[in-house]
Amino acid sequence: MSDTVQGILDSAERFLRRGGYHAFSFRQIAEEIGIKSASVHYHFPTKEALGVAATKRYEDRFMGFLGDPSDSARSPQKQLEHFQLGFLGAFEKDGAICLCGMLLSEAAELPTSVREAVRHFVDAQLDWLAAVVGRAQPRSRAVTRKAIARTLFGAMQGALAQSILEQDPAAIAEVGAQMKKMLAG
Amino acid sequence: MSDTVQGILDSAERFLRRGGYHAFSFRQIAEEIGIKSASVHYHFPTKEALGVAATKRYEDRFMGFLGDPSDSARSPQKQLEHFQLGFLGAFEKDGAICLCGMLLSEAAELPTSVREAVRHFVDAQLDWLAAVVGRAQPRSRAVTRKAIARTLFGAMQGALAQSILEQDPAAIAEVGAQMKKMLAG
DNA sequence: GGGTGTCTACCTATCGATAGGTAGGCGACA
DNA sequence: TGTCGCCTACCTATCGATAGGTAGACACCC
Repeated sequence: MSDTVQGILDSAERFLRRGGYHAFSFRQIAEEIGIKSASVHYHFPTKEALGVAATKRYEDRFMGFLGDPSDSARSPQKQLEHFQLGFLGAFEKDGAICLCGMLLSEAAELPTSVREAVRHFVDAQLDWLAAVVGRAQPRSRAVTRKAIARTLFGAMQGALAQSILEQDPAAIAEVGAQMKKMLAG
Repeated sequence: MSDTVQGILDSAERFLRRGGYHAFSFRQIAEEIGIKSASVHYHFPTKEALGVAATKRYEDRFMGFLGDPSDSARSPQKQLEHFQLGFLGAFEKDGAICLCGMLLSEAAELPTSVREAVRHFVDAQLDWLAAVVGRAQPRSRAVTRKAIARTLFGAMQGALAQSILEQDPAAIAEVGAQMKKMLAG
């Protein structure tokens, strides 16, 4: 992948995470990386294609960061701390919410292929969380694990959004502590 | 408040809740209610003003629906069920997420006055939830109540968004059950 | 009661800016 | 000699916003 393509995706990701799908344009991206908007179209024919590519790359990176939920070298509690750390990093490093949370909100007005990419991302995150819950509560039923995973997912996405709004990472830590209690059951 | 103004606010609210602030336009609203976009500007001089008005009206209605969190006629558990019912109604009646959750995601790219309205709405919801938590866990500290309130808030906003994405209200009920456990402490 | 002025709630027409997208050319490199 | 990567130049559609005008209701004074 060329530097230009990487730059386009980096820029698109920033805009997507700040204002969502309807708040970014080819011209803004082009300006930011010093090329013309027609050249962005050369690499990504449509906005929809760029949206899908940015979402997939973000998912790959984020799920790669999370790692294997069944890794026996890390306790479920450590896994959840690691999850929380990812969101803390989003606040401190990028000052923006998670791309998954942003596009999930907008899902109803997203082009079909982008919405499908978001659905895939949400499912991946829920599966990861459910696996961690399964390790912490081995006697729980699958439906309960999924319910807890949904709760943890929303709680942390919401905490990041609150932190951004308040310009203060406190919400992430506070909610993180509550999530730990949930994991314990 | 005239029928036209109500119609504009109704329409704006629908668009805001489906696609966010950057996905609605004066022309779309005007078309929907059968007037011209210039006439929408007559009632709301700027998009920012319309955004603030729609947010405030939604907050008034939603907080009015929630009612007094300290009402001794309803147990904290009932209060939380009522909270959940509001989100279930959003799914079933409107098929859209909560305006508060949508604009919270977009907060970084919102005009200042709209962002302030969103902040006010989030605070009101957190205060309401913290009051309910305080009744269920009277020995808890204020900071813990707020932490639980933040978690409940994000969990339910996230559950509604997941329900919309999956076109299935199951997530709301599942997360609602987990929230009840949290309230019990 | 008739005329005058003012207000409301809309209209048509237009502004400059920006959106996503396309056609075709130009230079570098294989 | 192609192909790749980017350019200029342009398209149509739409954005938020404004100017200027109009029909009708209402209040006031002579």
